[in-house]
Amino acid sequence: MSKKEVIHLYKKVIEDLRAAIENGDYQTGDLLPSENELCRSYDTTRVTIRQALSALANMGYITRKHGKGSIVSEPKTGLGILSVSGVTAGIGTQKLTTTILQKPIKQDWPADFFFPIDDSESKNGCIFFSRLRHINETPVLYEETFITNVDLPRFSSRSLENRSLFKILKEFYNVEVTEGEQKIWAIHADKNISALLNIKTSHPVVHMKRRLQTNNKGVRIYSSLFCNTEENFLRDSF
Amino acid sequence: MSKKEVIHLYKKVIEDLRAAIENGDYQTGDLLPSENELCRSYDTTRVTIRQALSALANMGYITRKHGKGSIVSEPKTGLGILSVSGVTAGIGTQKLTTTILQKPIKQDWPADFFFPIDDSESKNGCIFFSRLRHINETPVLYEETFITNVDLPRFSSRSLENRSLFKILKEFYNVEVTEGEQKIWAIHADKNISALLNIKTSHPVVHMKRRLQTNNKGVRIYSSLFCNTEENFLRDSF
DNA sequence: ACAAACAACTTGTATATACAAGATAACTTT
DNA sequence: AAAGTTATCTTGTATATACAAGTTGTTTGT
Repeated sequence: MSKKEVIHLYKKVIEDLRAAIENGDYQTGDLLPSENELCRSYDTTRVTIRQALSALANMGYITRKHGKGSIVSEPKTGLGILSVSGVTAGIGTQKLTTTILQKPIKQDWPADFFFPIDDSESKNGCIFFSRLRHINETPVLYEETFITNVDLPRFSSRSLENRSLFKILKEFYNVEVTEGEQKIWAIHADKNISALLNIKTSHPVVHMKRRLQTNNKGVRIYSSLFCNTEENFLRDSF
Repeated sequence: MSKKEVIHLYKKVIEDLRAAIENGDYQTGDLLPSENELCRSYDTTRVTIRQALSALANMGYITRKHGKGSIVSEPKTGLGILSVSGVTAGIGTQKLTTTILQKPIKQDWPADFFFPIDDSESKNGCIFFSRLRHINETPVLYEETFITNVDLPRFSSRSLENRSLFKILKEFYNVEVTEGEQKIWAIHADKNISALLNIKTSHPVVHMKRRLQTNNKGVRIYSSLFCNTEENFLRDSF
């Protein structure tokens, strides 16, 4: 936009240091420049610098040590959202792919939806889609997702194939998950899930229902998913 | 202790306001006294008051609104630790009881423990105990817990019957969970679990392995648990 | 070579002050 | 009665300064 935006100094300090940490300019365990050094760099006072460093500490980027300095922290592991993970540490060694079974479409909320929907959400309907995830060509997880139809223009026309829903929401809509809840059952796969996951109906699968809130109060993400955990598992960290 | 402890003013402000919120003196949605009012009350400056209010905001007690005030927030729901929950909202309507099958004992870490144990933890052994949880007299969850044997004097002699492990750790040792990870499988109950949970071996149960870190770096809590989710489910919020 | 004391660094706590910007209440005008 | 303006409240951003307390490196004494 052509309008000239002002950025407050303490926010610039936050962004500069955050970018430096995320770009690898500082490694876990490194000391950031001291408060006095940063005062000189930015030609400002300790109060301004300390406000920026306090914010970074609260976001988990650094740890403050009295008399020593600001130490770069281990990156935060996760928010607590369960997702499929490999038997070996991490999924990097395995091939995770996602097929869109149902492309995003706008629809009414299903009757008897598995989480209570409030009136304002109910009015606008939702965006619904479903995905099947494979690990090394083996289907392991089927997920149906319902997102409130608010503040997400042209979402339905975006491709989700092999892409992270959360990354799309972040990149295009500046939407980030802030909190949520998850409910977990172990069930026998029914006929539909058996077919989708290529397993016997007697096979135990994890069934999860999840509700996520975001930094945009209107945008909520609901999922129902079924996961075959014979070779893999669901994992979260917080 | 007889030694006179000094408390810094901004910390006193935090504690006073936190206690007032937790005691119900302020309800969700209420405005706290303005910064200027608090300056007068505590005979101090806005910088000191703002530091306290900033800390309360970061802990989730209040939300700051430019030009309006400090609004008391909805209490934070949870850290993301899965626990057994009822079919109806909350467990309050049902009777949850806990039986200690194995009282806390000190022992070596099991060979091939389900999470990697570092050398310093390994040396000291662990505290092990197991519990069976019932909902309305029905066994629903069996949990084995291993805690690092560090900074927990006389833990083995404490009664865990019908008491929250986390509350005991908080009350007696000032230990609070800060982060963790959980791994989830759906499995058929084996003979041992079938017997404990009073179900058929073909029955699907949730198997979870969890590792929790605390504000005391030495204290970590590992659990392996099995949950029958036919009438209930595991639930977390974060 | 080692221990103690000191100096110089760091972050933590605090006071004082000023202006920017958002929200709300009170007042005035239509 | 409604709309516009103004005043007064609020939090947000920022400068300047001082002392407390923790950490680390240097110097001195044994």
